[in-house]
Amino acid sequence: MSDKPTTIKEIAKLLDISVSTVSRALNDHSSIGLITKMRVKKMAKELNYEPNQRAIQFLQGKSHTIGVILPELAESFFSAAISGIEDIAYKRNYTVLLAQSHDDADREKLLIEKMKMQRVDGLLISVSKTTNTYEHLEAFKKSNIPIVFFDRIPPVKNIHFVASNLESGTYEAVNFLLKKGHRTIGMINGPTNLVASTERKNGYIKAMTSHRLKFDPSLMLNCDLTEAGTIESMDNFLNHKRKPTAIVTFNDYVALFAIRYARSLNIQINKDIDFVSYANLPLINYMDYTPIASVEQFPYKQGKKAADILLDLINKPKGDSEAETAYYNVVVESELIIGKEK
Amino acid sequence: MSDKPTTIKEIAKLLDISVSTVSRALNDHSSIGLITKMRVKKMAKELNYEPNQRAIQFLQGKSHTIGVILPELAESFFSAAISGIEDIAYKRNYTVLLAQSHDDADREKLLIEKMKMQRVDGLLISVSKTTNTYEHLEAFKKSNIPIVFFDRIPPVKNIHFVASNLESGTYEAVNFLLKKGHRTIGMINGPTNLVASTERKNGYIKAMTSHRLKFDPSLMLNCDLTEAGTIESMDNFLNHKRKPTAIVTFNDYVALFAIRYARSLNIQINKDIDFVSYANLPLINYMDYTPIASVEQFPYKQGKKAADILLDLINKPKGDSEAETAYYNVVVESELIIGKEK
DNA sequence: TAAAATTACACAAACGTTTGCACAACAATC
DNA sequence: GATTGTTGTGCAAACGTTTGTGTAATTTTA
Repeated sequence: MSDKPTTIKEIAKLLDISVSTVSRALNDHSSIGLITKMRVKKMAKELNYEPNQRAIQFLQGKSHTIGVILPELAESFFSAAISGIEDIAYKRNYTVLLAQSHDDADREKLLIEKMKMQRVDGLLISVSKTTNTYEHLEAFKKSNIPIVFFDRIPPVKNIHFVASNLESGTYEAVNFLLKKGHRTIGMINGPTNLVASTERKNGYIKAMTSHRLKFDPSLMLNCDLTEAGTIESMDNFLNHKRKPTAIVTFNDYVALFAIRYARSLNIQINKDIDFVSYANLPLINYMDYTPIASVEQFPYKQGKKAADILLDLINKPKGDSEAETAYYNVVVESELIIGKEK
Repeated sequence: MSDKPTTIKEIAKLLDISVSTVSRALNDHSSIGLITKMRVKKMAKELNYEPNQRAIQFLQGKSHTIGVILPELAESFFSAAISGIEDIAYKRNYTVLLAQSHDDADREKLLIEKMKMQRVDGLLISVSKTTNTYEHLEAFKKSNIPIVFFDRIPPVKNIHFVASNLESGTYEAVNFLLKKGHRTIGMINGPTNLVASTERKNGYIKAMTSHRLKFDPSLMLNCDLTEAGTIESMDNFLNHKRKPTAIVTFNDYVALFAIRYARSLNIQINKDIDFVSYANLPLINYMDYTPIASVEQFPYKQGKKAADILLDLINKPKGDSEAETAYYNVVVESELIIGKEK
């Protein structure tokens, strides 16, 4: 008896009325008599009736589901983001279909196909690092399923996206250091091919020039973000003719490598050299030697925003030619968080 | 033209054959002639035909989807777990429907309802901290949808679950300290109402008695896991008549609070006092003053295991009365990871 | 050469639900 | 007392796909 779920048909048969009446009764349709409604609802409760969403979704051609493809769920940036995405989806009564690409372009391509076959109502994606062709994304757009890009934005025209602006965060960070009196500020930046590196660089330069200081390229090093690379950069700075009194690092890992190495050389952290980093990891707030400030990217907030946009796109009245040609390009400003000094 | 997805019907009409022939041709059914197959496949490719999975799932009464309900996606333990779950689901060609309860029993209940209505083929859940009634879980079992519990196991009979055994990990940890020569080992444990606290306690006692040492209850403190609580525990230990030479802490946060406090008192970490903790957070490997060893719970591995079990349950041949009454109670052994000394 | 077997396709039902339309019964209006 | 309006219900189609069964046309077998 607890085998197959109850259907509307069974209720109809038991009450000797038609399925359409049952359906309307359950949906409180105005054309159904009060007595019938009561009878139907009572029977439905007795049989533990639960509408088969798959059937409804199929019938209506809407899955009420959004697909989410992220590179790596275990990465704290993305796990915070998916948390925000799920919260919005839940609130707006949508369901989340989740998958990870592991930064593998082929797997990503497959997942996108799969999402299309699953008939998701919309797609939210942070593209993999290795993705370098974009036809499948273009093809997806033709399917008329809205797609919102998130954090990692492909170089494609006419797309919706949400990303953080690291330029402003970096600007603030460097500005903060300048106000503290620093004049020689080093930056351990990422590889030149990352957009993120360029944004940081621009923020740095902007802050310097706004203080009428000229940009010294030898104080901005491109690092491969490994521990060895970080140590190399640090050595470079420490032997520099203009030894930096403050250093901005690409991310928390680099900051940790740099700080650890500096401490091994008996350099006083945030005394001999001030450190500023980007807040990628939650634990940094708990550690002994941390940067004096960090740039927060609000992944949770970004996730929420991206999901909200996607759901707006899904539910926008169509034929709205104005909205049809407009693209959401939302930039979530990053923000400098100044840690409590210890 | 790029509006609605292509259907099998359109292909049939265009080629002037029946839908059943098209369906069978696409599925390489033996009763379809080679020429027809070719014609159908060519046309399908031209029209970018993609089977409507929702329709198929509905027809077959299988969603090929598993529901996953976790307390908090942003928590690293769970985000590592969901990563493992998704990897297995992907490999076995299932889809993951994700939701988080935020440790809210009511939301959890709603989500379970929703998953049932979505007709997931199976459910994987780590119950919320606030869940204290279990009728909805019992009710779910009656729906004949397999359910596997994960990490946080409700006190219900006859269920499948995967959890880590912290007893063995703690045993190893204490054993490790004993072998290093420690005889006075303190433990900052969690609140007594947590199963996790009991497991740790048992492991501790087991290790002590196996070395013919008697258990001194005053060396095991129950802490509320806050920084203040940790400091209180530390004060207790430092003023103890038997001052511990080694301390095991409930989790990484407690370890960090304890280590930070100890350092503020000029205690040499892992020299005056050895610390051992549990590996909840990825960053711990990067820090300067970390425990000399930690107990790893392998959340990624646990997630994989749980998903594998769930999919086995879903796909097990039914009528198998033997398998029907057997319950998976899988314990993933935790393991002591000894850090590189610095 | 007639019967049997094979090949290649079409027809129609089914899955669970919603919804436009038809229609009966009854009440209200003129 | 015929007409219109209202209320409550049933019929049937539709969504896209799979699959059991029926059946021509063709080939093989005896």
